[in-house]
Order: sequence, then C-alpha cells, then structure tokens
Amino acid sequence: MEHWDWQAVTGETCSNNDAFISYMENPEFSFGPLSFQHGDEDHLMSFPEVFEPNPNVLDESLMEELYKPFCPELNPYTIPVLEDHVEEPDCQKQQPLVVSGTNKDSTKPKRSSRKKQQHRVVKHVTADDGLQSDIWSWRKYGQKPIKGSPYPRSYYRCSSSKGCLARKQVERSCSDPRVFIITYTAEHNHGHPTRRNSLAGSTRNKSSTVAKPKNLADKNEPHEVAESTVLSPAVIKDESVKQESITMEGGKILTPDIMLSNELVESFEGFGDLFVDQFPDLSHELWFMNESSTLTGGLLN
DNA sequence: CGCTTTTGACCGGCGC
DNA sequence: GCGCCGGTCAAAAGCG
Repeated sequence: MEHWDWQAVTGETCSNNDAFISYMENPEFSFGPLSFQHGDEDHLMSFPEVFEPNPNVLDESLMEELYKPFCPELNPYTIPVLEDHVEEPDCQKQQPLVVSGTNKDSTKPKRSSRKKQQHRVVKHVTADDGLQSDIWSWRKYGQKPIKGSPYPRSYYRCSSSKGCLARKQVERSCSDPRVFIITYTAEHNHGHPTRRNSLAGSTRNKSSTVAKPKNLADKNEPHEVAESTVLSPAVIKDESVKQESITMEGGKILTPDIMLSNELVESFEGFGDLFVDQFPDLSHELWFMNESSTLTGGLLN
C-alpha cells in the first residue's frame, strides 16, 4: 500500500498506514467515525468529514485505498455506528445523567435509557460545515422541547425506505448555539439512497438560501432556529442531480485522467455528493458526468 | 398524488 | 400510583 498522508480539517495529520490499520481492525465501520493512532495518542475522527486527500496523483489504487472505508461491499447498509463514540450532548453533560431537571439523586444512575441497547452515534457539527454531508434522506416526525435546554430536539426517521429503523435527532448545543448535536440511532436496512428527499412539502421556507435553517423565513420563535439539518430544496435537488449522475453512468467513470473499475464505481453509488463535499479539489473529476448526463437528456425531469 | 413539516396527543420508562 | 420526561404517532395542511 502506498504511503498516503492525510490532512485533517482539524489541522491534524496522519498517514494512511495509521488510519487503515485502524480501519482494518474495525472493518464494520464502512464510513463514519474512524479511530487512528498518531504518535502515542489515539484519535477518533469522522472519516468522511474531516479528511481531505493531499493533492496527489490520482490513480485507481490510490482511489481504492481512499474509498476503502466507504466501500459498500464491506457493509452496505450501515450508517456510522460506533458505540464507543457515544457522547452525551452538552446540556446533558452539564446535568449528570440525562434529563430530569431535578437531579435529586446524582449517585444513582438515572433511568437507564429505554433504548440503551441501541447503538448511538453523536456528532457535533456546525451549520456551515456539517449539515450538508448527510447522504441519507430524512423525514421529520416530531419535535420536543428538552428540559434544561432552550432549544428543542427534532426527531427524524429515514425516508429512503419504508421500514428503515434509522433515526436521527437534531438539537442545538446549549453551550454553543452554532453547534448542532446530531444523534444517530439504529441502522439503515437498505442501501444508500438514490436520491434525496423529494421537493414536495419541503418548501415551506419560501426563502431558499442554501442550507438556511428552515422556518427562519416564516417564523420568529427563537426555538425554531434550533431545528434542522434539512437542506434547502435547491440544495437537495442539486445534489440529487449529481448523485444520480454517478449512478446512471453504470459502470465506468471516464475522465481525461482516470478510468475507474466497475467495482469502484459501484462503491461510489449514492456517494457522489459526499465525494464532492469532502474532496472539492477533485470534484471536477466527477462533475463532468453531470454535464454529460445533462447532454444526454437529463435525469430528474 | 405523494411527499413533506407541524404540532398536540399519546405511550412507556423511571423516580418518588 | 402519580407525575415527569423523552420519544413516537397521526391528523392537518402545504408544496410540486
């Protein structure tokens, strides 16, 4: 395996040896939180979100290494699930052990979570850098004010497939309102979505500023701002186009510089916009497909 | 028509 | 048993 230096958005670096050795120890994590060793320290980083590849020569072997953690054949139906990565939301950290504003008895464990057995992954993201990287489509099914937090928690379920148990909770950090705490529970029982949410019903925010939290346009209640990783319709449609472009190519991606194998291309399915999100320097390598598909008749209409 | 969000009601676990 | 709380349901309404 060729040596590959990873540049993390956080400023940290590590080599692919470190990262992939760790990955091989935890192959069930097809993508998502990835632990690696750097020096004497253990790190846990969300792989698709924090790493950017060095601008290096792009060839197939490097691409395969690059995408090994995301390869669906290893675990096609898994969202980032890493029990060890569970973190308590900020507000709950400040109030020992979950909920209950009273906290009369902090020595006993408060209610053992009803869903204790479920895997959970808690991610902290900002509106600017994290909220658009979710490749799944979600339908909101509830919102509740949370004790001890000025912001409500929103509940989403996967809308890509009926019967999918995947859930996501979104709340705004009370310690840093710029940060959204996203909690994933359960697993997707299906492959990556072929398209994002449909547009219908999702356009109540008349203003379609990119990634703007919905309801800002039509409601003034401050708690409403806490909600939402929902993409603006414009973004959703735009990304759907990109994503289907990849799928529609059905086998080969051709660029002036590279030709990828069928297997690798299949591993990209449902992954197109994530690629673009995470590796903007390389996005032009795939964007041509959108152009070509447009020329051959378009995809969504 | 099929999808979405909104929101009050309901359910079940937990502590007292 | 009661009340609190988080999580879910489902009806209503909007959108393309």
